[in-house]
Amino acid sequence: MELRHLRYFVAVAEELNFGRASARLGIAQPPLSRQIQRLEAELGFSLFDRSKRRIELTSAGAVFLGHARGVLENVELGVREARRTSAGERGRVAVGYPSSLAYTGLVGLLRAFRLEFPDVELTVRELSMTGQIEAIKSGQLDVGFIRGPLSDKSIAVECVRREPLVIALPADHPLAGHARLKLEKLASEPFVFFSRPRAPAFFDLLVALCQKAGFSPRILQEAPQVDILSLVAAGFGISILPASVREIRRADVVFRPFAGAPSTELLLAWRTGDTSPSRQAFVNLVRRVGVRLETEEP
Amino acid sequence: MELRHLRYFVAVAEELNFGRASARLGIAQPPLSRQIQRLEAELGFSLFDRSKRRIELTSAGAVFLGHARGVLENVELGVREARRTSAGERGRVAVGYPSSLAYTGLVGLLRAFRLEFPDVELTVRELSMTGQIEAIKSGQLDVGFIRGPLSDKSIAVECVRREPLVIALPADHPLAGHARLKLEKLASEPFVFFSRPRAPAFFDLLVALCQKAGFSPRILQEAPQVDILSLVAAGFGISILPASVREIRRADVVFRPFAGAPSTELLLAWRTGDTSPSRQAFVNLVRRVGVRLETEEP
DNA sequence: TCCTTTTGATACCTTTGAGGTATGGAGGCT
DNA sequence: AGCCTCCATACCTCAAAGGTATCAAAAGGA
Repeated sequence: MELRHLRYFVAVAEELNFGRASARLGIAQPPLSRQIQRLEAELGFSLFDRSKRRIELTSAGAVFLGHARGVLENVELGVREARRTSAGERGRVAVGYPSSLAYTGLVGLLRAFRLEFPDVELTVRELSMTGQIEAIKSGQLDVGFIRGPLSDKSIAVECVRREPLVIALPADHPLAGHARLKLEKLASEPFVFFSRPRAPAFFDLLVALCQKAGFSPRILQEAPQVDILSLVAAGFGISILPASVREIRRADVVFRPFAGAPSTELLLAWRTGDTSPSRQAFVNLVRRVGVRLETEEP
Repeated sequence: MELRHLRYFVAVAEELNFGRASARLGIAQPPLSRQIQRLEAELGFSLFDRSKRRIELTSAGAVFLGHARGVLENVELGVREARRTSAGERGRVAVGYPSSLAYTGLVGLLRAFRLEFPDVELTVRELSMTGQIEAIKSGQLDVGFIRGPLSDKSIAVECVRREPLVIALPADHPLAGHARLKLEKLASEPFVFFSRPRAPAFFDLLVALCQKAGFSPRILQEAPQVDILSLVAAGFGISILPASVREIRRADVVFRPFAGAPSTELLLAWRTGDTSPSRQAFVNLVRRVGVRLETEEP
């Protein structure tokens, strides 16, 4: 038995006339008669009572009709649902982000995704770079925003934003008056960095910058959170951060670009070979709308 | 799309291996690959992720798998249910019977039917011959037990029992002593009959019998119910009844066979052209087990 | 690294069966 | 009675399902 037989049977049962049914199905009448006969032969009982001029459903036919309709509807439904899933309109995406991103485009991004894919279950988790990478590898996370270079074959990345680095220093710092700074001038300053285990690549990038400027940074504090700024404000040291932290407007900290305008990449990362349409939809959305700061105009 | 595609898809999804799936389906591997490809092409999205050695379901494929399984199960279920209906194992049968039959094989018959077709809703109604014929014609009744000849093209009949007629007379009647009676001897007796409108054919049969015996019966009472026997016992008259009324054992009434041993037919009647399998099953059962008196051995 | 094994895809052929046309035959209406 | 309607049958054509042989790529082992 094939779906064709069910489609034909439903048509005949509804028209109660082979001629009209065949017209509705877009085939000739004899093939339709044959298919119904074949179906009846396979089932082993009659679906129609042909003794009278006007054919009638047998009671078994009436029972079968209900099921046949249900089956055909279910096929339709299945195709639609699978298609939606395939288009990424269903499913779930777990997004990881570093605390620094909470102040930038993430909120707008999530809002846009919700709007476009209301049936996708969207979960977000604040995680360090390292934590995100682990979570992506283990499948707990579908996409993550990570900073700096990454070379891991099991993780695919795409740069979604390139932003300059800035120097953060207390508002009352002697050098705060300068509009631009040279890193070399800061050689003797104490530094406050993200703790290395949480974001090794970024940490190493900063160290490399200092090396290039001719010194090894005196790292006084490796802060675990974004409250690096508080430490800077409190005078524990200065820091080098992505420009987006400017969004966090504090009177006691100033940000200054510095010579060479080094920049860092914000990467969108996911498991290589992950074919989840929802994940792909998320990546596509990020590609399309980008990750903009809240204060930027689209 | 055909059921074949769903069957193949489910097999591949369960085996996650085209070779094993094709073996399970009893076809070669290349046709299976092609059918799955064709299905995917028709759907417009992939069901399997073939990038790795071991194929995997895509998320859309997983969604579709659930529906495909459901559809296939539903087809199976539909066939089974329709087959049961066709075999008369489902549905309903309304059986009519005359009051006289309540004392004979009806109870056993209904019990046997219940046992064999537990899912058929069985309803019984006590009706006169006339009432049954009307109810059968109007579709309120599926089968009925009626007595005597019937010639009505819209009703099909089958004789299920032939029984002799007996004369019922009060135990204290002068002629009660005779083992056999001649109807002629009763010419002057008052008679108690079923009322004609309720069973015209049977009534006329009795009158014809009397005519043949050379007299017109003096009908004193046309009783509406089986309590004819009570009237007979009370001395209102004598009666002619089917032998099965002997089942109603009363000390105040005796039954005597009479000359010529005339008999009456118990007919099973149904609407001509009624193809209801439940009705047919009932008729078949009656044919098989017959309508026996409770006291008869099968 | 290279070879083997496994497994899915491709190419090409065979055969089944679905659909088309022409026609027969039976029930129902005038 | 005769026609009309409508389903079934006979026969043909062709699309497509299934088969065989083979290739290509990925995983695993020496």
